[in-house]
Amino acid sequence: MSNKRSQPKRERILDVAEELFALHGFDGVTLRQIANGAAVDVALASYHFGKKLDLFNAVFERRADLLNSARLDALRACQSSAGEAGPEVEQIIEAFLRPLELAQETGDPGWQHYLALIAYINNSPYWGPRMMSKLFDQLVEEFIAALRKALPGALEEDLYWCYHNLSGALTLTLAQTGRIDKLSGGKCRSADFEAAYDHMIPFVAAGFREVCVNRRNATD
Amino acid sequence: MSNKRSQPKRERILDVAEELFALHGFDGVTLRQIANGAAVDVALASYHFGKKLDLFNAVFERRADLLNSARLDALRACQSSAGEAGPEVEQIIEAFLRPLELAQETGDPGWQHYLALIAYINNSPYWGPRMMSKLFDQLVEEFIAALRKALPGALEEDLYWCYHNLSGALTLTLAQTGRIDKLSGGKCRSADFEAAYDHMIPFVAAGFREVCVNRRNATD
DNA sequence: TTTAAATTTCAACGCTTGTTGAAATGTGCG
DNA sequence: CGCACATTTCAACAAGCGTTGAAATTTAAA
Repeated sequence: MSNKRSQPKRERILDVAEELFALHGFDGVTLRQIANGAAVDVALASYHFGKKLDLFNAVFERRADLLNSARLDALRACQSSAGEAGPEVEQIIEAFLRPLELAQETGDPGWQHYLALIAYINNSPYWGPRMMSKLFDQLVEEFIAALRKALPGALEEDLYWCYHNLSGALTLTLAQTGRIDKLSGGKCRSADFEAAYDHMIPFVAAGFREVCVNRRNATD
Repeated sequence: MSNKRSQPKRERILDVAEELFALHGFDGVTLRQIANGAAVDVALASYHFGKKLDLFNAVFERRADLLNSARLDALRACQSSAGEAGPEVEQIIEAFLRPLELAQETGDPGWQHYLALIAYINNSPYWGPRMMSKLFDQLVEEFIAALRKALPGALEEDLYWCYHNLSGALTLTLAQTGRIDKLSGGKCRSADFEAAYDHMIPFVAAGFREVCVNRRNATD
């Protein structure tokens, strides 16, 4: 089938494509730039993946299952350790975000490029509708179900808008634009995912509670 | 200098460029697509704006001052109506977000495309550092100063991470990807900025207070 | 109406794009 | 080795790209 020496070049194409697509988007990268970065002939990308769009999809598929499994495992784990009532909001958000640190943990810089690429498609009016549902809908619905249970009586509308706010904050974090580094004068660093999540978890949890619980009960 | 009949074609180029750049990004749009959409010859874009990148910049400059003025006026207004202690967090966030509804108010669909374009560059690792500071740094620092005053004792680090979360939630809203429409089964609509801000303001305000005040005082 | 300037179109340029078929090279098995 | 097959390179294609100089047209003032 596939021999051992051939894999490195195929993988290198995916690595470079991942990084360049994350930085410049689908149309901002040429197959020749990718081939050049991987020290490989242009035609090799077509041989392994077909059209440019197929290569784009292959980049996503390579890590999709691993990422979704890590996040789902984290959710299951906090559900198990919680009692009958289910986990608290903070624990659910934590399970949603912390596995994304595997980018740092594994030491594979490709993970960071991959997450930046997800940020790119999630924020794109063109790619978002075409790719996000297929990749993440199932996982997201599980997390929202857990949040629904942790916030009894919450309106569906409130629940989804809050998730939208969480998704936006996360997306900008994954995009790694370095804007917060400059704004804060170096006090915050875009690359420090741990610090980002340390602040995002209580921020988002408080937002969920305010919108889904406190504000609604106040008018009862 | 510039006559009256020439403006329509120049403006139409900007309108179409604004819409297509917001949807597909800088590299995903060709000058011929823009010219075609504006029912104009390709060379006319070069005549009016120069290089493709100059046209890109012209799209931003057209509405930048108007947008920044509207948001700054809103901040000044809530500062005036507040007392010596300054406005509350909610009022500041409100002043930051509500002027963005002028997209709907003016009935000009170009505003929505413009805001989607800002979302595109803010989330882009390539364009973000090149364009965001020039366009928004001054305004953002004013709002953060107001928030600093409304959250006495807040750590600078906390303040900027919270602003980062706000910026992310806003960016995904402006991007108009329609993802929340599908996820919520139609209960939430991306195009409904008013609903988005109605949920974002209490969400973000609660997040700021939790991270900058409650959590820090708990360990004192 | 004449005239000069601004606007718009036309036609083409040199270059890059994604893609492909055929040739060359490498690999593992008998 | 010799053979089959996977991999990689080479060379080239048609199409589309941004850009430009010159011609045609429209506009505004004299």
